[in-house]
Amino acid sequence: MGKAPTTLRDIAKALGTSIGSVHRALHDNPGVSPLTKERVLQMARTLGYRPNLAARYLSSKKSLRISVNTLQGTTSFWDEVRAGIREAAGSILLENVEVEFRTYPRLGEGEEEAFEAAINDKVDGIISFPSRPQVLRAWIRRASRARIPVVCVATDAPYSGRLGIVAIDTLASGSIAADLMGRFIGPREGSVAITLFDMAITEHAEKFAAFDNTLRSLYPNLRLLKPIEDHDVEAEAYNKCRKLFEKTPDLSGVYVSTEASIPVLNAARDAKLLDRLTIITTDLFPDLVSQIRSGAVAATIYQRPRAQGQIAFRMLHEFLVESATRSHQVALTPHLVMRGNLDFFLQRQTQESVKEKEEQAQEAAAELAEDFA
Amino acid sequence: MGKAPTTLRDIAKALGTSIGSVHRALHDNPGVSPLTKERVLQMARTLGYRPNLAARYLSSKKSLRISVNTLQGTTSFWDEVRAGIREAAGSILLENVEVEFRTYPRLGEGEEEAFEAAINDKVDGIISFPSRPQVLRAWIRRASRARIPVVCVATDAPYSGRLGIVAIDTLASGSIAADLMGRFIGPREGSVAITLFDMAITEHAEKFAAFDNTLRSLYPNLRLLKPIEDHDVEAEAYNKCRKLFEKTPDLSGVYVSTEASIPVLNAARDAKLLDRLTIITTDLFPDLVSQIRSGAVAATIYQRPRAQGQIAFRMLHEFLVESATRSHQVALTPHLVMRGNLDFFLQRQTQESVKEKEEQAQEAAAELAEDFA
DNA sequence: CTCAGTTCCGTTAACGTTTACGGTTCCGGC
DNA sequence: GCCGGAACCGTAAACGTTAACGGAACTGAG
Repeated sequence: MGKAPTTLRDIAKALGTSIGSVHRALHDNPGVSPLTKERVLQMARTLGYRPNLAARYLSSKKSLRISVNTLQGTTSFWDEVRAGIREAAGSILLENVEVEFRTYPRLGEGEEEAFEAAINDKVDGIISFPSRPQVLRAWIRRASRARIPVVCVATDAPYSGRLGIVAIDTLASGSIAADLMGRFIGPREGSVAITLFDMAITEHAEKFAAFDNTLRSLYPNLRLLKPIEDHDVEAEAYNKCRKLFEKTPDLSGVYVSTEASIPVLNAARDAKLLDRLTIITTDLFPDLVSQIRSGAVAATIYQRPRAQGQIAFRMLHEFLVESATRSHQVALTPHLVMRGNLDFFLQRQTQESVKEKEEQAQEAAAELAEDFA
Repeated sequence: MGKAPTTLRDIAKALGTSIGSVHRALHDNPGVSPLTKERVLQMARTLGYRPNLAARYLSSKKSLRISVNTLQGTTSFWDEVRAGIREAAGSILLENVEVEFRTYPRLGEGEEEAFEAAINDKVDGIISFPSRPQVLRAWIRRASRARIPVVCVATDAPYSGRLGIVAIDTLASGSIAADLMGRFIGPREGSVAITLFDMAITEHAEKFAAFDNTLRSLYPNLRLLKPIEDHDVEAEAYNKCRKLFEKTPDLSGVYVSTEASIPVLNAARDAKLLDRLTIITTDLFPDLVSQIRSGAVAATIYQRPRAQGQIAFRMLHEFLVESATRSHQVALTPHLVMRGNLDFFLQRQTQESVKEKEEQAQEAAAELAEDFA
């Protein structure tokens, strides 16, 4: 109950010094002797001083600018991530957060340029999808040196000095996919395939390992084949699948851990295997809907792009506003979409996009009014 | 870019009036003529005025007090909800939010007293689990009249004037359970049972309907039996199940939509049916872990108590701090826990409780230091 | 000793809102 | 015409922090 928070003035009074010195000491600004600085820090600690953010914000009204570097959304995944970021940014109470979107058209193309532009623009923070982690590592490091924190979404860039990472938990994804696969296929013998982007990406290697482990320990009747790497090229996915299907007569299931589910489905259809295969995919986009409804896709692992965006933004904002901070490693639980709950997800997506449009309309109206004034 | 937010002073200057009148007009406080009030409101709208919350907080340092009325946690569900609330409250930047917990020992026992106490205590908001919605409705109405917003968690209290509701989406729960049930059981004929608390609770009726619909449309080989109402009494659940098992030889699955999974499992074990039944349960608590690991429980629908707590708190806080507000109906996607991803959930729970303990220790240390000063 | 330069420190005006307190007016009633 | 009381309105002091300014004390060089 009775607790009046300590202020700068309290510390100053307790030490018989001035509020200015206390401020300088706490922010290690120049112009304060080592002795008083030490005493201030000590006293601040014993009094349990915590800065009043409202006052701070009111005084130096710095507006935060953050850059969002992501892939252009042909699929809806990155559109949703961006929507989540916008949403989270909009619900910031201590206003004045500007979000600048820098999107690049294709994987790895324009990625470095976007980063360079953001750094040169001296933004306060960056949210980035490092599609080529090893390439981007140097850039992230450079940003860190310029004291610009970087949060990665969806894919990690390890050993880069990034502030944090928000992604779907690979262990949870891989193992739930394996468990479902085993359950759906049943006790009969067979082999199972998995497609992924590239084993060089940590996340994909981890997903593969989790899938492998779970399948191995729970469903010894199933044999996991060597992974198919599709590098996000549709033709590659299709061709490799066709080849696989031909030489693997006992194939009973495929786990598509990339976004390339459509070419895999086409390959299965063309090989007349569709009704014999249990197919588990990743993400949820328009073309996939009918495939789920028809039963061609048994289940899909939804990676919650919107939640990833929201959390990434919150992480960055929290760090920027109070340097103290929570966990910088968020691993989200994936959602499972099947025929039964498909409508629920679709309905939720549309209702959210409607809400968003309303908000945008409202903002536009506000700006208009502002211009008018 | 170029946009200096409008302030009270701006409005006052534009109208040739004073900052005080503008303030009174915007808060419809007495002491302002209808004419100026109208003009102020109009001008505020055209200038796109949005109050600076930092300044507001700094000025009138009102500390919010909210009451959390929930069931005492023998199971971990409500403990987790409370943890989520604490967590969300701790991450409030504009500090000074006090959370008072009023827990009652059993369903419906002490529930009304807790509500009355909260109202008499003049808290600023209430988060409540209305275990008996029809009883609590009058109390919620009373709170609303006293301008105390109420957010319901887990169970709704319809037509009560509550501010909002956070719960697991019943449609998503019921239908994913049905879809999994159908998939797990396979194409063979059989019947399926469902246990629930009471058909009088909206959520449970809805879950039942969703389960029924999905099962009916996707798995016509399965027949859904009349629901078993257990009223959260273990003996009732056990006995009713035993009876059911005896007179239903073709039973192939049970969906336990309540927390009473253990008595159901015991009944199945005692009837020597455990390995013939596909059992899908709800929530995740210590006693259930071994049952999942052993395969007795095929899957459990996790209701994300922590997330429910967090969101409920955010909803209430957002309303209290800026009256404008987002959606007041949050329906969460349930998570699916199976053998494959069980470890992931367990690990996540323990790591979160560790984090929490660290935070508490830190707070305690801070308070100690304060006392010392 | 004086003067410039340095280092430390105290004071003060912002930031935008709330709130309390004094002023105006204007009214009807004596 | 004066007074009491509304009803309306302007002013100013808070809230805790930041940032800029100016002063004091001390240095060392001339």
